[in-house]
Amino acid sequence: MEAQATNAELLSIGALEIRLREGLLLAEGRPVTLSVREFDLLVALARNAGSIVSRQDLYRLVWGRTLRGGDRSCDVYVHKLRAKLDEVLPGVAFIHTHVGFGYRLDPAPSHPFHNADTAR
Amino acid sequence: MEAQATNAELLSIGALEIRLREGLLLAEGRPVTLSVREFDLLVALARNAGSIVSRQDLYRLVWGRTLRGGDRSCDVYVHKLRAKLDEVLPGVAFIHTHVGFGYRLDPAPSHPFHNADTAR
DNA sequence: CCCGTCGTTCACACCCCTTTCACAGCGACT
DNA sequence: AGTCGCTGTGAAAGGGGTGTGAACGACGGG
Repeated sequence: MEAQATNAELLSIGALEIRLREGLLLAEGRPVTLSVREFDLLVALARNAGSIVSRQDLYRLVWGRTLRGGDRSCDVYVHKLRAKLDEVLPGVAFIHTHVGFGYRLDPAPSHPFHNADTAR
Repeated sequence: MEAQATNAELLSIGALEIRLREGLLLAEGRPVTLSVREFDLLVALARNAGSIVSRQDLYRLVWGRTLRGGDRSCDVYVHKLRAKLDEVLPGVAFIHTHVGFGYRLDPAPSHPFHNADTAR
C-alpha cells in the first residue's frame, strides 16, 4: 500500500506523484497535463490504490452523483487516463480491469491469481 | 526546482533572470521591458515555478484582491507576458495552461517527448 | 496640449473538455 | 455457432474555458 492518508497533500503511486492542491500530476518528475475529470478519477483510484473500486463508487466519488445504467463515462475516462499514463510511462500498466467488479490502480503488473487482467 | 527562496533578491528560471529589487528581467542577459503588472505576474509565477497556480491565487498575489467572476485580467496579462517572452526567446514555452486548474511556469520547458499537451 | 504607455474591459474566435453514441472485441454459457 | 453481457475504443456534438485583438479611459512626460 503506497498511498498515504486521505487528507494528505501528496499521493505517491509508483513513479506517479499526485499534488492534490494544485491538480498536478508528475511522472518521474515530469508534469503531465490532465483534465479535471481525468485528475479526479486518478485521485479516486489512487486513494484506494491496490484495491478494486466499483464503477458505482468511482462515479459517485468523481462525478458526485449516482451512476445511471448505461452510462459509460467511467470507462471512457479510464481509457483516456490510461492513454496519457502510457504516453508518459510506456509499458507500465497502472489501471487494471476486474471484469464485473471494477478498476484497480496498482503500479505492479498484476495479481498472481486470475489473470483476467487487461493486458493492454 | 530552480526557484530560490521567497525573499531572495534574484530568481532564475531557465534563461530568465528576475532581479526583484530593480524590477528588471533579463533573458540570456538581454533586458526585457515589462510593465508593473506583467513583472508582478511573472514574479508570482516564478515563485511557484513548476507548480500550478490557480487564477484565484494569481489574482490575489498580483492584484492584491479577490478575483471576481468574469474577470479576465489574468488571462490577458498571461497573454501579454507570453508575447514578450516569445519575442525574446522564440519557441520556448514558459507558461503552460492547465485547463480548469491554472497556469504553470516551467523552468525546464520543452521535453524531447511529443507532449501534445501543455504547448499551445 | 499632444502623445505614448498602461490597465481594464469587451467581443469574438478558437480549441479543449465532457458527454453520448455506435460499433468492435472478448469471454461465458447454451 | 450463436447469443448475451461486459469492456475497449473511436468519433461526433455541444458547451465552456481560454486565446486574442481592440476600444476606452487614466495617467504622466515632453
